[in-house]
Amino acid sequence: MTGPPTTTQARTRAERLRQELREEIVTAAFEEFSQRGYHDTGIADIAQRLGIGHGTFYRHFKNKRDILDHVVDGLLARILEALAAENAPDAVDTLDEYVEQCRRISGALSEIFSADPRVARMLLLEATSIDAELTERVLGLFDTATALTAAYFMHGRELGYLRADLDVDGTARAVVGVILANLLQGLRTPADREAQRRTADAGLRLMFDGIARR
Amino acid sequence: MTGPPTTTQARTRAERLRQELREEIVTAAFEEFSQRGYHDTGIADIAQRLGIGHGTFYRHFKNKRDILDHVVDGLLARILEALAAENAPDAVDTLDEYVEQCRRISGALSEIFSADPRVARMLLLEATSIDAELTERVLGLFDTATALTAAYFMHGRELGYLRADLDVDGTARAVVGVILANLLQGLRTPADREAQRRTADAGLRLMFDGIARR
Amino acid sequence: MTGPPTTTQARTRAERLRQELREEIVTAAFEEFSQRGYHDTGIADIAQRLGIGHGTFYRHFKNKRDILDHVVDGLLARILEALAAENAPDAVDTLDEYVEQCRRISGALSEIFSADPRVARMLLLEATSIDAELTERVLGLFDTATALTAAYFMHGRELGYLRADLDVDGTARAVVGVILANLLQGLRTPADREAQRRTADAGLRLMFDGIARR
Amino acid sequence: MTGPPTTTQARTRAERLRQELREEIVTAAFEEFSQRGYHDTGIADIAQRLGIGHGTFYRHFKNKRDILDHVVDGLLARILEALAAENAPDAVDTLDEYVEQCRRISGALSEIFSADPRVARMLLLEATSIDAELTERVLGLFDTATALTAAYFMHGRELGYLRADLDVDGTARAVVGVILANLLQGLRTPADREAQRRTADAGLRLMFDGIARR
DNA sequence: CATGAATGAGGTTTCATTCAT
DNA sequence: GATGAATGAAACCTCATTCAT
Repeated sequence: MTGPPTTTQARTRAERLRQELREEIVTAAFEEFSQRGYHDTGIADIAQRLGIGHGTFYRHFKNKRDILDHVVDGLLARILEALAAENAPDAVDTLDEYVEQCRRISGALSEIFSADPRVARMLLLEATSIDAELTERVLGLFDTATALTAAYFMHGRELGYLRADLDVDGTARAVVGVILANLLQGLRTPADREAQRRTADAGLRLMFDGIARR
Repeated sequence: MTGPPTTTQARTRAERLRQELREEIVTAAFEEFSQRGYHDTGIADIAQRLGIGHGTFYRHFKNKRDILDHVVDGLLARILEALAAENAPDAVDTLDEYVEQCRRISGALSEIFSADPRVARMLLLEATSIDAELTERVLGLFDTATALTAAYFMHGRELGYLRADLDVDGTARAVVGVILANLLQGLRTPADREAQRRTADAGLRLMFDGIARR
Repeated sequence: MTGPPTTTQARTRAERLRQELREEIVTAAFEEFSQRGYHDTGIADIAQRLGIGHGTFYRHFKNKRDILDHVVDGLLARILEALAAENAPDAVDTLDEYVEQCRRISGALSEIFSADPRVARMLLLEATSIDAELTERVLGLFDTATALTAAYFMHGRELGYLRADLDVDGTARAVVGVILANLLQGLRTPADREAQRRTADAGLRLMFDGIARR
Repeated sequence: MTGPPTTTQARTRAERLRQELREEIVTAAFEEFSQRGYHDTGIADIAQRLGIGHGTFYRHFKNKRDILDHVVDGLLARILEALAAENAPDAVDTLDEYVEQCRRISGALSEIFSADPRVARMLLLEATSIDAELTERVLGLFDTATALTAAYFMHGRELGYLRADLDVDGTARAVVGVILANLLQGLRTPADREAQRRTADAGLRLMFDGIARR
């Protein structure tokens, strides 16, 4: 027994190795794309980074565009997972719980974006300039985040701990903008984790207190 | 009355035609770049759109990268102008005046971004994927906006109409995120001006009221 | 009266100015061609050197190739003149006179080639790589020199002051090679006039004494 | 018996094919360059001559200039080999031996230049008009020849079979000029081997007898 | 007549993709 | 299945030449 079977269990050893190589290629492509940019990266660069022939690449991915999809898919999946994890909108019933929830989500996103600035670079800068389809997919992430946020707001408004006149959709979009600000901050000063934390905190206080003196 | 002479007045007729063509090329390049993307646009595409020979392009711009700089410069200039116009931080002395100020800036930005969704597309999606220098220039715009916002916050905190414990820098960054949300909204649903207005309004209310019930 | 009329007398003032400009263009082209090379020189470079529009060039010369012909013609004419000047083969009747004649010709050529290393550069290096016709014309100069030399040899052999078994044609070609040696020397060390003089002297002694001890 | 392995023996079959193609490209480039001229030859011409795609060219040579270097290098190597082979200056101790030596070198050069007039055309006409570096390399060949000749003269002067007052360097340069004359002769009348032989012989007699009657 | 803006043929080079080994 | 040699479309850019002003 070598442990429990993973969901993407590969039966044969060959199958397993193949799967591993695929993932290594995706990783290598991510590294090259996020560093040199999609257009300045050649298939040969990716292959060379792995020490494989560049023809081998085409045994695993249809073409250059294909690998990009896989890179982006992986990143999107990680983010969606962080957004969704144990974060059902109706699991929160008070303002304090919601604040706590926001902190948790904020922390999870920080975990991803601050830990590796290349993620934001890849998604925001590179992936949005290839073609409409991919741009759509990345921007769709913001829609998803907006929808999730809106669901929380709706829930909170119904339970009464959020403003009754809250424009659920519009505010959700604005709040997602604050998340974006954090990503940009990570792009600009990758090393300054403190600035990123302060921006996140300021965003939370903005949400719950506004800026005006009371 | 033909109006006051423009600042870039050209004396001779040839000079004027030359200047006009330069500007037409910049416009055509903007249109192509924002639509097909920088990498998928050839110099020939730009020239064809104007009905000029592609060699003519090179009489006016050094190379493909050069025209991109001019396109971006023009857009950045328009935005900076909108941000800076009659908007000195210390011209505002009460919360109401500041809210009004914010509305005005928000409106001016809407004027630019909502009127032409290609501006945001060009700056956010295309210009950020060419090289580090240009990315820097575009992202620098956010720094400028952040600095301006921070100046307002500082002023408001001193005059007492903003929270005394306001994290000026962090909050400024978060608020610029709200502007970003508006840009994104314009990218996603260019035709839906109402959605854009609601996002902008929600952003303002977020700033001044937060979301929690009082 | 402003002096005696030149052979290429121009009647009108306009005609004269035109002629002067033509010559200036030829000179400028020579300077550019011999320095940057024919292919690396643009019509615009030549025009710029004179401070005229490059369209003007085409009012005076058919095309780029045309001006090259004129440059080369001018140089060839100067050289042929030096070779031919008061140097009729039958004006020499003794070995001493012939030696003297050779010295004079050698000196005249030095005057041209050593005074301006660009002449040799232009003729030997540039003009021989454009097309067959021009190469032919430059190499034809050597035929002319050979023919002239052969005439001297023939005359000397008949009058008895040269070897009776002299291979007139072959030797003439070899002797022209000695002249070539001088040109090369000028190309290699343009500043070292002394080396050029020694090469020339050595060539003469080679002709009249050979190298073997007597 | 398939003969001894060449020095550039390639182990694997792929290695060998690659090497062969490289050499074929060099040969094809030589043919095109010497015939149409460097500037009038496109990479496509070279590729077409071999029936390969023009992209293939760039798998083997960095750029157009690179292949020219290789072409010239090959020619220079052949000539230097001919000059140096079994031709040590101090292996000659009498005038007769030296004459014999000169005949041998002259013959070896004829072998190269008369056998293929394109060699002289390539080196003298084409290669000298590309840039300073390459011109330098070709003209350097004459320096080498001059130095070798000078070494012979020095040796002969010391041993007494050459004139005691011989200007070793100047004369060496003049003699190399005679070789040049032979090359030119080959360029002018490639088919007339007899004329080339006569020029060479005349050159030798010039060296050892001069032209004057004794 | 001088000018220089416009032109486009032509050339070099890159690189994603294919396919024989 | 891996490899990398071969391919050629496609892009950028230059510059000799024309011609309207």
